Amino acid sequence: MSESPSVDLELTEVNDTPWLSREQQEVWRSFLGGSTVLMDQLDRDLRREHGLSMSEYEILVRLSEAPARSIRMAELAALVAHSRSRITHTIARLEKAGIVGRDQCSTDGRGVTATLTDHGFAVLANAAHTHVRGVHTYLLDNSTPDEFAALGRIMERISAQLGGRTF
Amino acid sequence: MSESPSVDLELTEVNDTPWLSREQQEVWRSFLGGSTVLMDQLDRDLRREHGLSMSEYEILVRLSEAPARSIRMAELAALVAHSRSRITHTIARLEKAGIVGRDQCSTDGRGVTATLTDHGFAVLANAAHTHVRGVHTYLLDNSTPDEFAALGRIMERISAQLGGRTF
DNA sequence: AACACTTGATTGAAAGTTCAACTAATGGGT
DNA sequence: ACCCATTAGTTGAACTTTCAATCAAGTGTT
Repeated sequence: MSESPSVDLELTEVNDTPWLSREQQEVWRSFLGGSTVLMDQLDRDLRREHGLSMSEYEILVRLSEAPARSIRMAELAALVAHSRSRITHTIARLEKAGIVGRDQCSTDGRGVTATLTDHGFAVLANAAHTHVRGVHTYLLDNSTPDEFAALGRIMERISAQLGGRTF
Repeated sequence: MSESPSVDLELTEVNDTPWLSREQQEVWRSFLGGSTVLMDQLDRDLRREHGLSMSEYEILVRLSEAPARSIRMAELAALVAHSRSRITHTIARLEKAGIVGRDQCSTDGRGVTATLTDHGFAVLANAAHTHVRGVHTYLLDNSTPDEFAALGRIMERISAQLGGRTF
């Protein structure tokens, strides 16, 4: 080790790994930091004003859009990219809060559907204001239309590449 | 409620909240899904091959770049946007694994510095290959240079707007 | 010097997430 | 009809993160 207080891990080519250029690295770090603070801020706003986490909110949005406001557990898990176990626990909490209900699926004896209650819908309708305002002021107001569209294309491709994995 | 199976929460203007257009909503959902699967995949790769989480990895990178490979707890917390408490717990775990050391700060009796050990540096040097490969194949290969630059600008502005908040 | 006030960091409990093991129902294939 | 593999969902323990409380050391005021 001797006299290398900070080996330049990020700029050198080692083995067969193509490293990141300085510019690429800066963008990547901005993404890491920016998406973290963005999601944290949206989460905090939602919690403070409505007692909902960002992931709970996403679940409610999906339920609100589904026919009969109901979705089966596995499908819900896939939609929001959570594990089945996580969905089970989360829905259990939301059920205890009277925000969703649980029903046995009629066509599949194993299936369970989560349903948004009227109360849950009301909670969501309020929370949506906070959320959308946040998306505007934190993301949209920080993007030109072109940049925003580019963001969409990148993320679209990433989802297509990585989206359908199991846990 | 009567006959509204799925009120159009996302397209209508309610109260004084400017809603999202269909296109904006699609981009936002792509971002939500895309950044989730991206971070999950990078995290999974790192765990599988090196037993490190993405946030642990970020901490090690920061330490590796710092003079004497040491950073004080609060500064480290700010750099990676974690709470102090979280940093304390995480560093405790990494210390138990022999990856970082903890030292009393010489200039401030309250201060504690975390230091990357030689072993920790070796772990990081290996993990970096996995991480950088992931950033290439999941993000860079899914972006044109222009799109990637746009991503950087957006995230840069978001960090500037939200970056300096406390917990 | 004594006071309050702020800051740095830790602690332990509560809340949330992951992981592996498990139960139960379905869908073939024979 | 019977197996066997697969799929849906749950469970509980281990782990991680959050939250509020705490302690110790620095700063500033009078």
